[in-house]
Amino acid sequence: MSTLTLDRIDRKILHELMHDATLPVAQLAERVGLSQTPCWKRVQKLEAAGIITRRVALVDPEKIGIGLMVFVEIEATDHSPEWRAEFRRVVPRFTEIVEVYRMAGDIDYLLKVAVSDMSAFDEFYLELTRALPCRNITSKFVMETVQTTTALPIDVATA
Amino acid sequence: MSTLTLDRIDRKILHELMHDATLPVAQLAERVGLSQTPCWKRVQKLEAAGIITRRVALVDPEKIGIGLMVFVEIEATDHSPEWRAEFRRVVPRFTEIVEVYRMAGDIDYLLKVAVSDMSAFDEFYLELTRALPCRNITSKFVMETVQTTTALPIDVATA
DNA sequence: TGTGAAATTACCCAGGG
DNA sequence: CCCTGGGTAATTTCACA
Repeated sequence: MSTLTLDRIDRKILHELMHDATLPVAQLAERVGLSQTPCWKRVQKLEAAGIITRRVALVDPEKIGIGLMVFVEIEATDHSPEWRAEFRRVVPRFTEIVEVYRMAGDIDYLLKVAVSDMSAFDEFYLELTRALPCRNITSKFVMETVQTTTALPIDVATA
Repeated sequence: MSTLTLDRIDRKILHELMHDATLPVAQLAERVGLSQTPCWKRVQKLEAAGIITRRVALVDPEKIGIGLMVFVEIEATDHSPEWRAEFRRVVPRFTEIVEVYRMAGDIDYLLKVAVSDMSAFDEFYLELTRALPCRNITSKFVMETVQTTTALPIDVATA
């Protein structure tokens, strides 16, 4: 799949765009030490290669009524492909589930769930456990979001 | 401050922009049933009100060498303000830490950590535990990211 | 809100180092 | 693979009705 070697300039571009995608190409070019055209071409390439997957607006959860975030740890009843398939069938039905990870260790799946409040979570919880048989479910409630970023760490220092 | 009541159109705008911020105002306007200018003004207002916090590019972790995601659960040595202050002082020093939550229950803090591989994580782990005294730290390793979205659930159906 | 026009910006050609 | 410089189309931005 083409060259996956990102040089320092590519990493700088990603670093900038992961923090602020409104940056005009002209300014981006200046920051990474390039002129417009080659900079723009690199951005196109990064998008075509699927390295930049999308550009999105981030929204303050509280301001749109998302008052509660919960991490839900799930243990499967058994470790069969059937259970996993069922799990994957059920998950998309819940818009509250924003992230899903298959884990190593005791916990089989970890969900990040965004709801308005505790009663909404309870409703979600009851529906989920009705739709999906689990050996065990543990909910861990977020009291405060101390930090959150979509910008992944990327080394812009070394060549 | 100001009006925090988002009507159906505002919620539709947010819904669209949380999924794709490249959408031109003209098309966005069409989708939410408005003409350009009022739609644009609403977007401006949503930004001014801090509801839209930023616009960013999302990047495929694997393609930039982030091969391992880990959730790190931390129990404080004690529950003093001093420990929390120290915690907050230490966290920003680690670029690998992308999310930090203060939790209810046994776990005091939950971190989401992005690193290249297990040896990088081990290095991070050793440094973190050296910088921060903890009663207990438990690392839970992500095997597979099943789903991940930055788009929060928002009701676009009801008025 | 809507219409229209100006300022920015994205996009995409050349030719040359 | 970089730069300069141009040109067009698209978009944002902001007059004003």
